[in-house]
Amino acid sequence: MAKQALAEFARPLTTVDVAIFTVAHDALQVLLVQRPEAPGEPFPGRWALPGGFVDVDRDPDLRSCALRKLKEKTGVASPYLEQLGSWGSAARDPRGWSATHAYFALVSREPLALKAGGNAPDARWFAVGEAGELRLAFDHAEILAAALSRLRSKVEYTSLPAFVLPREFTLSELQRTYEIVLGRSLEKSAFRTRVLAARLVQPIGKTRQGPNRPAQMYRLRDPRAPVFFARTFNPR
Amino acid sequence: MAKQALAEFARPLTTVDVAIFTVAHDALQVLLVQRPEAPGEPFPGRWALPGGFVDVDRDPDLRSCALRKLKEKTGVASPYLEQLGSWGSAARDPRGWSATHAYFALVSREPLALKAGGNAPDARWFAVGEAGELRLAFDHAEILAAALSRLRSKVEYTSLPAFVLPREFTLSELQRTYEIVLGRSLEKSAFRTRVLAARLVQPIGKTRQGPNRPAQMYRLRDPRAPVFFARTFNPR
DNA sequence: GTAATAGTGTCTATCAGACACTATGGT
DNA sequence: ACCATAGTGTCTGATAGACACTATTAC
Repeated sequence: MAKQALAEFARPLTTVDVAIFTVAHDALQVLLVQRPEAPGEPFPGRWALPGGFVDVDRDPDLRSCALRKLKEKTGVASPYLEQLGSWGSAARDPRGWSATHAYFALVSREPLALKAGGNAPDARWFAVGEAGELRLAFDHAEILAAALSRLRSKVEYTSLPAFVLPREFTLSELQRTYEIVLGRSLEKSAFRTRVLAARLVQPIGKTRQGPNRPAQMYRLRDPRAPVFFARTFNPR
Repeated sequence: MAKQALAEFARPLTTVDVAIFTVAHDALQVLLVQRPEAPGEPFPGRWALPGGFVDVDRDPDLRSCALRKLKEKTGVASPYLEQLGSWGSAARDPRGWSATHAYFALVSREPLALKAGGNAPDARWFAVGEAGELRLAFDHAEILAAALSRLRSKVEYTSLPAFVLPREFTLSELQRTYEIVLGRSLEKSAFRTRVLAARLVQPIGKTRQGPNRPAQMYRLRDPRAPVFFARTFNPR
């Protein structure tokens, strides 16, 4: 069969890694896991993006593999999940030539309080600032930087931040989320005009009660697909 | 779950494929190669994107592998080359679970006339319309569609079309290239204002002579990096 | 001169930013 | 009444599109 021709090629290791983001405590957070200390394991004890080998028996395709790893760590089944890119080289893993397929995911912090700690005691949320100082395993610092770069640039012209909010939210909460991810403040009036004109959200009947004027609550018009704006926010 | 020994994981096949585009004869063209007819080869005789197995002895990393394949087919050494994404599943290759790292490249048609045919007699340029009707090998139809989609959407807000032109060109030629890739016409005055305001190009002394008024010639200000515009062209 | 393409100017529409203003709840 | 946050209106500036206009070459 074709096996003979194939045998000429040594096969690289194949993994999937996921940069999982949420917004909590007024900061963009990324989920990291600690590498095992077992002998033979590379980067023992270091923090890394959640991920691991593709399991050719369990994973029908790459996206399923990423979803499986996401579910194992967070319990979230249907997040915003986007392919980020792939990193492959002879040098990135001491065990040999390896290629990883990197994804990035946005999850609402709401259902997370339950799982974090319980299911995966080696997993922890880090504010992205802290994570940047950790000397991550493999080339995960580079992958995380690429994920942050992709996220921050897409926030300028898409509805991505809406995916870290619970299903119902106010426009002020949405704006605050944009500001946290962008790292700069936005003008309220322009923000609302833009979001409403793009028909990104639709009002539901309810209002959020608080110590002051109640706010209209909204929901994404299409929770599956992000919206793209024709213009970016202007740089300050 | 406890960490598995490395040997327990069957390794997927690892390949790199490149969608190589240029503009010629008033059309966007993509380079395809014909699959070999040898026994045991999947999709014999079908057209496919140029690509193949990562060679862990020759390729230090994925990008180098893509550049090698590009060079083999076109002779071009320093094109615009961008990672497109990866496709991996149990089903896409009859030889087993496989993952491909897809790139897309933009090359100037100028140095190509030489190589096309000579170096790789199984390689041919197809207008993307024709290519769409070919029933390509593997999932290459899907990959090509993704490359086209990425290219067309980036053309709305980047300087990518400039990379299929020779080093010196006129603004009319640049505009015509945009129009071919976008599939719609653009307004001359707005186009020129936009391109010049973005400082994408710089005039060189020369003019292009012709049967009518000569045109100023330009060169990319930074031939390595694309320029991003803050706004897209408005939809027609 | 004419034909043909290069290149400019003027007007309008759209939308982000700035900023002041009004609205509505709790206390 | 006062505070805090929700939400609106009005003005300005940047830039894309439409379209007419001028400029410069070959013939």
